[in-house]
Amino acid sequence: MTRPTEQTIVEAAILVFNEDYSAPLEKVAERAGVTRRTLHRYFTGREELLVCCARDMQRSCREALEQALTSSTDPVVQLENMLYAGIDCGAKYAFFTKLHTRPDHQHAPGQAADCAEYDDLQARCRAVVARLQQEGRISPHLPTEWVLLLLGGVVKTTIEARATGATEPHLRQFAWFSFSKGIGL
Amino acid sequence: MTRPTEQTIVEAAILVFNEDYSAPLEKVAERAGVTRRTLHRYFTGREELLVCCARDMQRSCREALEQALTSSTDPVVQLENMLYAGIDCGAKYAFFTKLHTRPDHQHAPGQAADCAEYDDLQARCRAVVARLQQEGRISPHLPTEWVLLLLGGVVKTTIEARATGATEPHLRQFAWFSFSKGIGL
DNA sequence: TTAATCTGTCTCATATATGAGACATACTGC
DNA sequence: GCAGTATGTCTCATATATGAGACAGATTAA
Repeated sequence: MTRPTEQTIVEAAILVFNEDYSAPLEKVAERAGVTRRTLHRYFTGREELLVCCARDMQRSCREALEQALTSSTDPVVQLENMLYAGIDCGAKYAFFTKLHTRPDHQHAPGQAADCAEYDDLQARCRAVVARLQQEGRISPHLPTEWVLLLLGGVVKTTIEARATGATEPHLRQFAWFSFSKGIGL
Repeated sequence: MTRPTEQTIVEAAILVFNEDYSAPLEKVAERAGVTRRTLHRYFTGREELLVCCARDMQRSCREALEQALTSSTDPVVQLENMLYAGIDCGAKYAFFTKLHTRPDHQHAPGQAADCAEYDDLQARCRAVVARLQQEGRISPHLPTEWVLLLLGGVVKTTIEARATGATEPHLRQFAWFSFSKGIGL
């Protein structure tokens, strides 16, 4: 076992819960190559596991996005790297955004800070897009919100394509081509 | 009650299961404005309900796509209407494709015909894209598969945008703009 | 009105998911 | 080898989800 079991379980949980939010913990254990009993040694129950997943996703996504945002002062480069960051985070990115846009998503006392950080990241991404619009480098007809949603959509599409077994190196190029053209860049 | 209860339940189930595949039937009943006991009067259990959902989605998506494909002989018009068909079907489209691309999706004896029809629809959509590529009207660098996946991704993005409360008439324009540009049209 | 149907509430039985104790085995570093 | 940790199997208790019967009130059609 190269990675500690705890981390293996969290990553399996992210993959499983992203596909099926109410899936039994048995499936998570199965995917992690672990008994459910072992899973319970590390996590009291579903709730705690979900909190750990959220933390893990948050950390991964934050680091990746942070790097993308500081990679350059050119918003086009920033945007391209934001896309790649999402693709690299894979299911973590997809599930992370899903969690924070759930209709029943409420800010629990302990996680208010996490949500604030999510909102902050979201705002910084929006700023990149807004700047591109102000500079007239992307289509002025599209709302900022649409551009951000499309970014997420292309990321998810890329993840989906990767799952169906597509050639990895080209996928990023397809993704950036479709996204950049799709926002009129 | 304008619609029969059975149909109300099926549509609620599609909305709920699309978001959370293993959600308890209680949630479906709740969303349908019905007691779980009432739900059980119409459907023996989860399995039967899912079969009915599949049938309903299949019918809706088939009709919508059929109309899009026969709307014109120009593949560009066909493609645009395919996009709108997906958007109009909403969650039905999203869940329908999700069901048929699940890793554990097996062709049960009674549903082999349904899957065949799905594959047929898929093939006809692919043919439209392939024709556009042969005629050199869209980017030759993108695989047919990517174009189809992107179509689905833009549909889902549009559904998501609609859910967050965006101006409906413009959404279709954004969707078609981003998709058509995104495939180099 | 009467009969038939639809719908909801109560209740219970069963199935499945979840949580945990006890203990054996395997592997680790010392 | 030995102690400590990680992991697995067995077992059981509890919680939740599911399925169904009995029956009452509402609605509808004749």
